[in-house]
Amino acid sequence: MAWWLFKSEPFKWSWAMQKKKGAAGEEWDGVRNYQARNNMRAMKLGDKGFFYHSNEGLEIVGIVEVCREAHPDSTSDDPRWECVDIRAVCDMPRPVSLKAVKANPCLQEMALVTSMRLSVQPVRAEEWREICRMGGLSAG
DNA sequence: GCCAACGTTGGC
DNA sequence: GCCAACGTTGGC
Repeated sequence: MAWWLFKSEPFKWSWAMQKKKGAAGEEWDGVRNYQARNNMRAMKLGDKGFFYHSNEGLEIVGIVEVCREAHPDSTSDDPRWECVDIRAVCDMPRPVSLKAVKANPCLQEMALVTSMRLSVQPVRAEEWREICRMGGLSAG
């Protein structure tokens, strides 16, 4: 089991929209960055991820899980681009802001801090646990 | 809206 | 294969 973080600008694709898709989930399409794509290729069914609102909000608002492994991105004709499908699992009881992440000494090496522009990021087990704790989720 | 950081492109 | 120009991301 691995953990990830998915960034989305809420006015393009919000947590509310993701939740409306329910258990069926939705393609995480539109990624045109090799590192982000490679992260998606590495994902396995059932892997968990944080859903982060960039640009507006700037906070982790929910938990998602991978419900389909990497496949061609239906929004691209270019076979280089692949994506996974993810579905909403639950809300973050208390959204964890970027500010709070940056202020936490345990999270200084998080990709969210060090690789600001990467839109699909790996999350370490201890980072996952810490953020769940901050967000009011007992079980990661 | 600005702009720094950074990824990508393309000429050489 | 280098690197300058350019485009995009995303925090502020």
